[in-house]
Amino acid sequence: MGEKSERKRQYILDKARAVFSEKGFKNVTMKDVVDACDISRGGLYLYFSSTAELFLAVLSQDVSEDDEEAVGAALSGDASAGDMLALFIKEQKKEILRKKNNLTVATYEYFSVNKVSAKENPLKIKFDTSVRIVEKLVENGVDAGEFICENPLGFARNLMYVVEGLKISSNTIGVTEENIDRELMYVLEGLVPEELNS
Amino acid sequence: MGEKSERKRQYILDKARAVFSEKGFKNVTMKDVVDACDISRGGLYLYFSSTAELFLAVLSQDVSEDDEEAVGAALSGDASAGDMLALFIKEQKKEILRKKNNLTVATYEYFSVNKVSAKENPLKIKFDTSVRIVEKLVENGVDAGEFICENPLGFARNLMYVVEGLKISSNTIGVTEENIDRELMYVLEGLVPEELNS
Amino acid sequence: MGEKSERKRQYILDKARAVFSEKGFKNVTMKDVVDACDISRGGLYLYFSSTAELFLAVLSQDVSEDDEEAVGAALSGDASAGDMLALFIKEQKKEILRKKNNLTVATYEYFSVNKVSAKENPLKIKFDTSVRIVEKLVENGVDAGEFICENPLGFARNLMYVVEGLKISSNTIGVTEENIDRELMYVLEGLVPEELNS
Amino acid sequence: MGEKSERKRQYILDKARAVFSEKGFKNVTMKDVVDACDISRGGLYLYFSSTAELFLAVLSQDVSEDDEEAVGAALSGDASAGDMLALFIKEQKKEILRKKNNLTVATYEYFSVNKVSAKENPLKIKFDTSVRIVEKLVENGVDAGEFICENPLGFARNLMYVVEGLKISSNTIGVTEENIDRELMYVLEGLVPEELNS
DNA sequence: AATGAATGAGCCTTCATTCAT
DNA sequence: TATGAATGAAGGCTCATTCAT
Repeated sequence: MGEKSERKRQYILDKARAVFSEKGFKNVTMKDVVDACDISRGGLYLYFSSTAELFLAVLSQDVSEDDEEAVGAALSGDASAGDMLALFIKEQKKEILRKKNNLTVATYEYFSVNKVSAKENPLKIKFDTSVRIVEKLVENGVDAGEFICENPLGFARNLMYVVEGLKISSNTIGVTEENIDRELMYVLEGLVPEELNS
Repeated sequence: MGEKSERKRQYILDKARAVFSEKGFKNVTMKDVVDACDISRGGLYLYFSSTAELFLAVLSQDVSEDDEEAVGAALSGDASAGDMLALFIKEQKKEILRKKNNLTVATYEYFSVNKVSAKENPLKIKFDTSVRIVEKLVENGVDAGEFICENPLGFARNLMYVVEGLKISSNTIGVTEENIDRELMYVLEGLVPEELNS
Repeated sequence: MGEKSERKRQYILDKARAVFSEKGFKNVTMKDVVDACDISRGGLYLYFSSTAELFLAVLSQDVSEDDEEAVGAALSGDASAGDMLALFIKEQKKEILRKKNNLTVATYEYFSVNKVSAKENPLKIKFDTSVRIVEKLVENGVDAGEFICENPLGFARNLMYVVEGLKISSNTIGVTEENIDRELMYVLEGLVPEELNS
Repeated sequence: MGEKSERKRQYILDKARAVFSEKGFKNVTMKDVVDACDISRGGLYLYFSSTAELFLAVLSQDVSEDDEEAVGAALSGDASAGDMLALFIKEQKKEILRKKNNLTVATYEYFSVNKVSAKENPLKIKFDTSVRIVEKLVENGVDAGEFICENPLGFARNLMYVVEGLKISSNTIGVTEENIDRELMYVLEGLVPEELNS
């Protein structure tokens, strides 16, 4: 029955993700998840024994999916560096705007209370991965004559901190799609004298 | 007794700020505040009837103080634009690194769950104020020949989103003082071909 | 209001004693006590935060009362050793037979799980005290020519172990008043060739 | 399959005995037994449907085994009454001191809450059996001129109540082997003017 | 016979909130 | 104003018991 129970575990994770997305981390109770899953209290405890355990399980799934996507995008070597960077940024934009299943707030809440070592902090791992991808893309673009950039790493970090700023702002003070476009465009203008379309 | 009760209200706010700083928003109970203030439960309710009310009161005070400081700094016209910008950035850096009385986490927690209209969102008000200050300083600097900048508003927004990114990162993935300096420096380099010291 | 709350504490202890007497220790829940006291759940927690804490409070009261009684009985020097021993044994008999407020089982349950050092074990303290009282009474009786006994300490210990055996038997296999009389008489016959009435 | 299932029933009883010995009665859950037996929850319920049923089954086995041993010892007519009594007492001492598979606490817990008729109370049956054995041995000893005793039944009851007192004390206030020897010796001295070694 | 996932009742504990003083 | 005892709702967790397979 391992298969069946694996399916249920996945079912719970999916429902829980929606709950965390809606309520953040601290506001979520086991009862919330029980209600969302429409199972019994005891039933949930068979699979997860705390909201923290549940959240980390949701998150770890999230991170691996994201990594695969990101790496996949970055490795598709048949496109120009500019196109790939545009694609990468499109993904970031999508995530900033995402309403459903957006774990940003829950994640920030969780990791601002539960400190983990940098090596194991999935938020940091994801951030650093993104920085490296952008850096690499820019270097490729410079090599290909598409971009002009003296400090690809600095550029990449600047871009990703702006993305972080936009993400949190999106969940607190609110940002429109136009806001995001304008900000990302502003950063990208640093790469070339001419314009670049996202 | 208005004066006396005003003093007590202020006393409660000061104690509560420390509590929110330490525990975020959701984890704070009225009992925590009661204990911190060493007053009675009923006594606290005479002044504030929920942690949300308390938090907003703490925050509004925070925002107005910050505004005053910021505006004060920006208006002290006896310094060069560059010096003033350096001062402003120093303040931001201090806030990013602040351990004591740091309401960042509590604030994000609160406003990501409790949506308020943009007009009344103190986080948004503060962000917009900061953007305007930076924009003005840069314009002044350009006028005075200190800076070169074609888009002061864009620059200001970019700077403030990076600051937001650094703030949240400081509470989640951790940033060192060197990280902050490097990022802010990267942004400021956009203002001039030469270097500028924070 | 310390006085009032002290009265309530006492009220809870009295009700709790009845509950422990009826159900032993492990079978008692905080809810049982809440129901017996007809107060709110939270209300009980203001005074005691676990059944163990409650039980120890009940017990400590019990022990000090018992000690006073016992010491009082033993010190009333205006009676003969025989009369005093008879009185002491009457007390033991009363305790063995006691239905209401009988903490024997709860006490055995508690201390068979929660080991405490001999020095602090009220059961042991009580046992040893009783042994010493009996020993002293017998010595006095021997001196006064009332009893014949070569080993007062051995006699005292034998008596008290029989009492212990009767106590536990009373709560498990059941003993009648006749059983008790017969057993105690058997022990006492060791003191004198003639009979002695309880 | 009756044989096979009988073997499994026995297996469960053996494991359960260890659990009751370790945790008493009330603290034992069906889950504890399931874990100890390494069988399924449902599987256990096929054999026993509550901890009470399980406990009584463990106990009845215990009692019958004990009885057989005891009766066996008492009937082995090839030894002197003194030797047999010494053997019997050695067994009691072993049980008082036994750490593993000691059901004393669980038994007292169970029967102090769950009252059963005297006829069916295994504790009472066991006690009475022991009394009768001792009585018989003493009578034999008196007949053989080994002992002097005017009241063999009184002696037997006294001995067994002391044993009960020692058993409960062993689990609550603690007794050393020396304590036990001394007490039993004190009782036995009543049988003869000379000493008798256990 | 045997399994183990699932249920739901029950107890534990904490807190926001009220109210008599 | 101020106190703090008291309440009861809410959520956490465990376990006996059932049942489809």
